[in-house]
Amino acid sequence: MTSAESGFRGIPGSAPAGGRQSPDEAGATLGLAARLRVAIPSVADRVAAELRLQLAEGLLLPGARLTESTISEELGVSRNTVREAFAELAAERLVIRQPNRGVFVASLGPGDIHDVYTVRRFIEVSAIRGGGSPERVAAVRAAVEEGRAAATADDEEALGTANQHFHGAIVAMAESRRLNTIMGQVLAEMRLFFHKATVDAHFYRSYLDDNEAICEALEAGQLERAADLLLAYLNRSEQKQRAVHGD
Amino acid sequence: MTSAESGFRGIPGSAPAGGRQSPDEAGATLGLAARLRVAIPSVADRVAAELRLQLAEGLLLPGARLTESTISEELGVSRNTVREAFAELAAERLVIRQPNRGVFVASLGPGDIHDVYTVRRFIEVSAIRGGGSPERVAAVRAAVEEGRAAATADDEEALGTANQHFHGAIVAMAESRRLNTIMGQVLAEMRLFFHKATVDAHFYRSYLDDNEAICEALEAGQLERAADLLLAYLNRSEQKQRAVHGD
DNA sequence: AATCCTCGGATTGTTCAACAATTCCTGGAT
DNA sequence: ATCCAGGAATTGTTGAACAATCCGAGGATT
Repeated sequence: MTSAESGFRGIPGSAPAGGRQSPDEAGATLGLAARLRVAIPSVADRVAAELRLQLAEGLLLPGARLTESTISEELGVSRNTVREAFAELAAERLVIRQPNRGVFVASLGPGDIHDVYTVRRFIEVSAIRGGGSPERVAAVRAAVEEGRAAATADDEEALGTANQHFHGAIVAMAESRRLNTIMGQVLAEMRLFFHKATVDAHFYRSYLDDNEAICEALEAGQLERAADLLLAYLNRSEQKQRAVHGD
Repeated sequence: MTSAESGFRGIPGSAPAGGRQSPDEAGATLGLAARLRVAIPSVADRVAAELRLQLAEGLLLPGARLTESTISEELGVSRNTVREAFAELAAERLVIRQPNRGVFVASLGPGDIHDVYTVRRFIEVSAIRGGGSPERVAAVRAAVEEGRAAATADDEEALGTANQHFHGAIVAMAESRRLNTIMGQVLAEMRLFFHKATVDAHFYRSYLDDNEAICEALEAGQLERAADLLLAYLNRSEQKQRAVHGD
């Protein structure tokens, strides 16, 4: 039980996961063909994916310590490999490395909350102002409906992810790989930290109408109005979060 | 000469460098004091810093291959450590990791150019619209003057960095740690790839007046006008870059 | 009693050496 | 010219070792 067999509970072979998904597109200058392979993720990547998962599930709470040797044994991989995974997660701000002390699940201070929302305001509002193709707008609509369904099903967890999908879909309208990954990281950071806020049953639920209104404005081509609504939404959301947490 | 002594040419002890500079602010939940240490960067961090430097200087051209063993020997560090440094750089997109093939200096395809400028449009324009404290505005002005000085001194290299400082200062107005690092990464990415464009002596020079105009509008409190100017600037800049490079 | 010091134990940082897996190149054989 | 070995080179991963650092527990000092 100490070694390999038990490792990697959830990971189903596939999982190109979150991290780096494009070992491509630069091959023009050198290599030539073949880059169309399935790209099997390295062990370090899979470890990172597993930890990301546990982080998202709330199994690892902010401030918790991640010991190299423990994870190394639990997942049946080398300590060195765990170390590489940590580097990945640290780059995504999901984890913080304190030299000679260890890595800890990231936790946001009051300043960070404002910071995160600043990033969201900049990116999301700009994105919605630029509008998007019909398919992208449809994706936003789909996220709204997804939230509705989760609400009637009383599934708070699904409600949270639907909300994330909504905001992800808004940014996706910009058709920018970089913006998408940035937004993805910010959302992951938030989900990680605001997990305990999910306890409040009506927390996300109150956002359903906002999302609906924003989506309608978007579909009607009233981009400025949609932008205003979104901005107000983000400001209100920030206030709520700051009320719930420290500050 | 094969081992340690020759390693780390430029690095002067200090160098908190670019990577992670905040092993802090999360300690609230657990530890307590002491976090005010100088935070000596790990070897991996210093290796990453050194490579970042070589990248910025244009010593390593896009598409070039970075062999683990070579760098390991050149800098007198373990292969494993080099590996960790690579992870850092890969997270910053300065380098691309191709599984089982190696890491290569990143190079931007035509799509990436548009992508990078999209990010810049989103962030920089939003930032300028929000304005900033007098000190921040003064920093923007300082960057403009820095560019002027570099122009009269005929120092193309300094002209480029001054331009980066200008745009960095604009984003800095938002007072957001995350936006600053994002912008820093994007600028690093650009500098890396557009290095050869520096050859064109009048490339950056033509931007001096633009920067001046933007700065004036900013100082006059005409934020919308400043935003419009900046947007036009970015669009023009993108066109130029796409003209110079592939597409 | 409170503070300071020292000493272990535990964990991280880093190196080294090995081996499997993969890619790339070269040299025939067809 | 194409295709198919086979071998060199490089990456991916492991395991073990050691120095450096941090942390907590006693003990000594005032």
